[in-house]
Amino acid sequence: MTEIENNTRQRILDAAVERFAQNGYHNTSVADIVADSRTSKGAVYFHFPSKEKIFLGLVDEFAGILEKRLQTAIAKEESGIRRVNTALRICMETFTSYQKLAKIFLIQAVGLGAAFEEKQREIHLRFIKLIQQHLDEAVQEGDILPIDTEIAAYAWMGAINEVVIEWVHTGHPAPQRALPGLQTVLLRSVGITEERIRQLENL
Amino acid sequence: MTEIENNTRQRILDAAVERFAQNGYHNTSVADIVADSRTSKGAVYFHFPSKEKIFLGLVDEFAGILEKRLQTAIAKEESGIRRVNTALRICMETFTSYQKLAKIFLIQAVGLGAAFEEKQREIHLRFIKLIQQHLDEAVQEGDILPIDTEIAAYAWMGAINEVVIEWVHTGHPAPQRALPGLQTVLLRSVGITEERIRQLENL
DNA sequence: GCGCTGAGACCGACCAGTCGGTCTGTTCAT
DNA sequence: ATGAACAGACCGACTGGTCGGTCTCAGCGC
Repeated sequence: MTEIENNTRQRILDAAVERFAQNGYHNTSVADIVADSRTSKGAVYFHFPSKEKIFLGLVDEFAGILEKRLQTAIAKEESGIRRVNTALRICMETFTSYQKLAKIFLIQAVGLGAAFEEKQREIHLRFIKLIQQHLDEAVQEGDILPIDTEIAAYAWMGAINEVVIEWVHTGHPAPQRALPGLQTVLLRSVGITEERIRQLENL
Repeated sequence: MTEIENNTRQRILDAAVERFAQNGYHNTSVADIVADSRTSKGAVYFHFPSKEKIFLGLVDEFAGILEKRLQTAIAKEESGIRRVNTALRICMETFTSYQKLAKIFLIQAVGLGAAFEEKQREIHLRFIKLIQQHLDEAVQEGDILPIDTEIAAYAWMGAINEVVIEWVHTGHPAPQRALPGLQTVLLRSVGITEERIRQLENL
């Protein structure tokens, strides 16, 4: 991110993001990326070792961005419950800001076979553990009911994914509308009282 | 369905389910299916028009099974809230019974490019609308709080998916444990009172 | 001239789908 | 009953095309 960054490399990446997001991994050929970036195969293979690495690089880039944003924002909050709420908000904001990367991360990186699958699960699990950790804190602080936080974390992750995926696909529902809805639903799901939900919603 | 069904066709389908579930669409060649089914390319193309049709056929088959089971079970329940709860249970049971097909449906059918994408979304939406419809009924019957049922339906669908996907991948958490956890979380998420959740859990 | 960047022709592997042919089982005229 | 005629399931070598990746060479700044 980024000095002026010699622009061949960046053009290649831009074209790759566009194509991968639009058509997926297997339906994007290196030739497509070359055409869109007005470069050449030589340039592509000079800057990157393989098509696969370009793709995984983008996935990692997005995961990194999201994780960093989450950690920064969470660190500023004091109670478990607020952290959890913040994490939700940051997720939505980040998915919105990086729509194309989000689509690659959430959709195009799925179902690519055993090789990719493991990495994909690993990243996914990192986020789930993060959610679970803060849910556990909130339980200990007595802010939410004692629950199976592992299942709850999965449910949260899945719920967020699904809403974002629908939005990425169709542009509907807009995140500004989805966020309050999701907030209500997810905060309720862990047994937070109605008053507190309303407090949190006004942040 | 139907008669004893000459077993070449069935062997091909069995092999296809196995391979597609394991390695995904693009990493499964027709030659792989041939090898596993101890048939021949000729046989495959005698029984099916294309690799794509085999895959989509499996996706449709699973969607059909799930939809049928849901409709049958839901029809027997009387209140919206019980219908919603039943739908959740049936989903988990069906995913469990048809683990391989479920993996194809939930994972391998994602990110296959524009051609597949539309169909995939359409099926997904059918289920989401079904959830939403019964949530709406429950709202009208006063069983659950008035909420954004569309968002809630997405959240439910995503939550269920995520838990099942994790289970399909790693075998953990077992559905017997996941179901009560999910039940609690999801029923809470739409504002059902604690007593009623406990009633529903004992069915 | 030398090293870095980029161009694009080319290579080899792979793969979905085809097609001529075989093989098994059934029908029916004798 | 038998064997000729046929049907349709099945076989697998082959084709046409695609695509990731390599290689050679050209431009250019130093």
